[in-house]
Amino acid sequence: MIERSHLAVVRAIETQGSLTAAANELCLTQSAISHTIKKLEQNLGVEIWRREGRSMILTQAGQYLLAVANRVLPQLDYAQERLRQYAQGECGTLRIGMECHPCYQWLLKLVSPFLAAWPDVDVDVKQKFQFGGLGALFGYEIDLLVTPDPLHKPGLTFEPVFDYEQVLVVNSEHPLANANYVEPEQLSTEVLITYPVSLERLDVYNQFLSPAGISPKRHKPIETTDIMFQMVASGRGVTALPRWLVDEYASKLNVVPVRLGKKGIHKHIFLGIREGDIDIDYVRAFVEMARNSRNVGE
Amino acid sequence: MIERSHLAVVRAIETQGSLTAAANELCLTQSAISHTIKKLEQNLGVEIWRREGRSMILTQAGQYLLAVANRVLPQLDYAQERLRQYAQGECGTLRIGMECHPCYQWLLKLVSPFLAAWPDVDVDVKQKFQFGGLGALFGYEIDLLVTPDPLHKPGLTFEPVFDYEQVLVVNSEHPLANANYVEPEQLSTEVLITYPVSLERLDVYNQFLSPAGISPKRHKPIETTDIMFQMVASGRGVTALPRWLVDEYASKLNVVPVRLGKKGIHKHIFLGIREGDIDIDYVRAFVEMARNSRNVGE
DNA sequence: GAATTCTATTAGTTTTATTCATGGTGACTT
DNA sequence: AAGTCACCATGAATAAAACTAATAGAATTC
Repeated sequence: MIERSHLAVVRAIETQGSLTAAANELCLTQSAISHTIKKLEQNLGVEIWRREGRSMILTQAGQYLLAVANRVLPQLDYAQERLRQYAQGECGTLRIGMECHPCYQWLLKLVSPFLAAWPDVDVDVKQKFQFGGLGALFGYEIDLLVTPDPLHKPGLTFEPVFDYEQVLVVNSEHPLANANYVEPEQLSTEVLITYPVSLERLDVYNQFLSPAGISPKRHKPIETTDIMFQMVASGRGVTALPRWLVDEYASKLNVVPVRLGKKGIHKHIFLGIREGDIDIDYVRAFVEMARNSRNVGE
Repeated sequence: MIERSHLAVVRAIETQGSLTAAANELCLTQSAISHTIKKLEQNLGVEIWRREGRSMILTQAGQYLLAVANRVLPQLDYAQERLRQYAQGECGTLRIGMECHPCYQWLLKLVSPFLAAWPDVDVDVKQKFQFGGLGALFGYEIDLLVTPDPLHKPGLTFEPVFDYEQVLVVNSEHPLANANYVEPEQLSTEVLITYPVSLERLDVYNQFLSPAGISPKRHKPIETTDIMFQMVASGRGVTALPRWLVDEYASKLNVVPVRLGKKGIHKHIFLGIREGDIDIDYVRAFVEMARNSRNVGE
């Protein structure tokens, strides 16, 4: 078997020019090197060096082996460096799961400074999970979960990262546009646009419509936030989204936010991670950055 | 340090699916593998596998290490196979040095059957040597020397491989074209084309012109045999080359051979090798093939 | 030709790798 | 729910290897 040490010895002897010097480079004795190469030649059954006087000269086979060493050793060195980086949490892929559709916009703002700060860490965002967000976190499908539902289970920790108010979004010419707040009944004649997820995961239902026993005139699922805003702006319906998101779009489109109920719907977004991962530098850094972005929310 | 064995273990665990099976593949006990990987993870400071139930699942770092293994191990395996072939004399590079320019044509005829018979042996032909052909042979720059000058020295053996007559080559309309032989004086009015080497290495000088104290009208060095023939055919001069070579070109070009002197110049070509190399199968095979090609010469 | 600077070798030591025996754990069976 | 199976982890013991120290021999230098 050709071992890494053999390659290192071949290279060292060639660059240093002698067994003794090579031994010194490798922090071994001359004797050790001598034994090693003798055994290597015996195992391979081929002479690697010709002993010429008191110097070692590579044979053809030896020159080939040197070429292998010069090719392979850097690969192993690099691999080791990469793994060291993994160990230090300097490199890897942070897989982020999203259980909160509109948070995507918020996440994007976080990702670019993160990528800049951690050039060797990749970011991957997933939105669909076979066994729910928590299952994905437990099953190592993702490393980080963005969710409004912090289900505290052993092995997981949740960190509040930002709060926002979920508001109704209506066209600026809409009758409700100037209302201080909207009551559930007022939506019974509206087309309600939402993300295509089950109703119980939609706050506008579980915290507003459902308790009052009200349904909208029609329910229209739309995939993307941009299109939802376009639909609202063109008077095709109303939707419920974070206030800060509406504020951003308000400058470009005819949309206005209206409070849902007298007190409004207030949401808290959490970042969930596995407890073991808190030691990984870039994970902690991401959570830190997320926590510092709280002000974006309110 | 990442050792070959570590890479082998990573790969085996992944392909076999379990420590036990991997241990079996590597002819070790499960315990050995367990200890090995534990030490590996400790040394690297990073988890390579997550222990999930009773199976081992690669972490991100582990997946990277697997990729390294799949890339590096084949390189080592191949290197080992190559060296095994070196050991058996099945593979290598036969580096042939030429001290006889026109012999190149003869060599080419020999090389193709040799390459066919020894598919793992490469052939390299060198024509320039820092310390002469013998120096190159001694200094392991080449493994085989094609030369007309067999300087018998200890450690080298020379084998006569073919004989030929060096003849003058003239255009078929040339006044000498029909002569039985040519005298040195008759070249004093000719343009003599030769390979670009020192005069003492040219037979037409050291065995024909120089002894008679004659110089040609002009001396024109040309690198390649083909062009030399073209020049002669177009009446730009005469040259001296092996008779068998002239015979070959005679069918395509207007060139004819004329004996140099009454008795002609007879050459003997030898193959020189280091005595130690006679045991290498493919070297012996090459010498054998060369010896059997004698008939080409006369 | 003495001093120096190499490599090779032998014997002894230390370190490392491997095994054996055993315990623990999750997964499947009945 | 208990039993069985298949798997991994561990500690102590053992086998194997890598390494060192000491030394001899050979080539080179002065």
